[in-house]
Amino acid sequence: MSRRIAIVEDDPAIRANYAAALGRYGYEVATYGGRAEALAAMKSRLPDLAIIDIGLGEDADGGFALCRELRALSAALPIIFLTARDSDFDVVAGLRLGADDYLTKDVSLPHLMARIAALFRRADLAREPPAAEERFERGALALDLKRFSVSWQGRPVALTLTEFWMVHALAKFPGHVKNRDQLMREANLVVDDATVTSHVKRIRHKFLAVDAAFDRIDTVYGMGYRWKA
Amino acid sequence: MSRRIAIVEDDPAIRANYAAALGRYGYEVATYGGRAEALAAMKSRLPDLAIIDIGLGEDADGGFALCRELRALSAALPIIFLTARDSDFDVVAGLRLGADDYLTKDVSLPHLMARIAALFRRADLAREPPAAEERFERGALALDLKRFSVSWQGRPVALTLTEFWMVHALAKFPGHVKNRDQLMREANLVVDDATVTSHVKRIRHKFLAVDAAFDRIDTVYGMGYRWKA
DNA sequence: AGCAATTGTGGCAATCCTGTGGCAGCGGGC
DNA sequence: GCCCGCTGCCACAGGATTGCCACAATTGCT
Repeated sequence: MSRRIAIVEDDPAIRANYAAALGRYGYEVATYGGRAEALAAMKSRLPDLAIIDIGLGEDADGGFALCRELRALSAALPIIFLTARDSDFDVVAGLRLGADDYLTKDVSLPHLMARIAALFRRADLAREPPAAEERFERGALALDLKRFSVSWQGRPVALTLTEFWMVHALAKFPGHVKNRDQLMREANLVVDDATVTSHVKRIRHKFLAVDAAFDRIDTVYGMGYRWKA
Repeated sequence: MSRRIAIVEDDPAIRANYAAALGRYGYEVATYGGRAEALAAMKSRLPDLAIIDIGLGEDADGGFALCRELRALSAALPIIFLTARDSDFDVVAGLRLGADDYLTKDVSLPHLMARIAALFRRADLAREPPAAEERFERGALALDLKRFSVSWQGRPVALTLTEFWMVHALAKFPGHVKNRDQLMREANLVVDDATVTSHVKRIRHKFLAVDAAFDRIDTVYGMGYRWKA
């Protein structure tokens, strides 16, 4: 699965530039022109890495503020500051806020790519090794991790991507209780607890449509959910 | 527990300089003058972070070689290159070898410290939380912390979260008396003493429903409760 | 035995949690 | 533009859980 990199930069030309460059290196790219826009988008789906222009718009501290906000969303999200300024003061301040790297805009493309790769390497150490498998069965449940398709008792269940990852997270360890935060993380979400409840509701609903006796998702009061073994 | 930082640098003056500076920032420091010396020492005890001067001695590539060797020792060890040179070529090569950062020697002390702190923050994300015991047996009692399930003599006992943590707290140290405050703390509660009594009542009741002869929870008058060994 | 302190019991009300239906925003496709 | 699916979130209702109380029973002590 390709990495998604978010670029936050107000100058459309520079933005397009970086987007194209990153694209050539095989990354998926999402670009945002401003802080609010970027924050809103990342709240619903975190990228794998964020590159932030520090002098967003007129607001001299827009980048810093965004960094703080993103850090609140995820402690693990790798963040790179990109800036015209490079006084020591700014670097130290940026890193203090939780950025992982701080580069000036005159950085060469190979250099930038090396920094990105180094960050991914480091970030991956914290991630559990992605299951190399592409198929996955638990009793009557079958998941295809390549096509994101699901079937129950041989019959297909049309799940959305979010639902798919939640089912995956639950079914990977049958019997283990997953709380709402864990489910969010495994589905790459940063949302309200209630939203997880909603997703589970929809998941149950879809499985029930296929099998009226479906009851594999247990609710553990006060804790979360569990895929019944 | 203080962090240990290893410095590999052939110039004794610079070495002492950095060592003193890092010491002032509260780090433990180990200094090495050469590649062989450093490698041998780190093989027996890994530091928490390594700072390597890239132009070790006359050997222009000494630093690079050491980086590769250290990376073989540990994929997780944070490595910072410190160098006089700073051509893009070197930076890219250094990062490719697995270094996490690449700084020139004219970097200010606060800047260097911010980089070090940022690396530690990132590296800490990968540290495994001490493998929490996930299963747990005491005679006829079995607790599964991942499943939030409890069984007595093989039969499941349906406990609520609060009850679960209290049983856990009691059974973890059979024979030891836990007072009501301790039990509250272990169940993350801030309540009245009488409430603990209520919970114990309910716990006993639920175990009795499964085994009419259950009597493993002793009351120690004036002290608290104890899981009978 | 008498007494004070402590614990057990039944029960109730407040609180917390979850399931449900629905709605609005967003983005993608036509 | 329009429609449609996905998503996040909210309000509400029903149910589970929990904190606490009054009162009974037990304990430790004299």
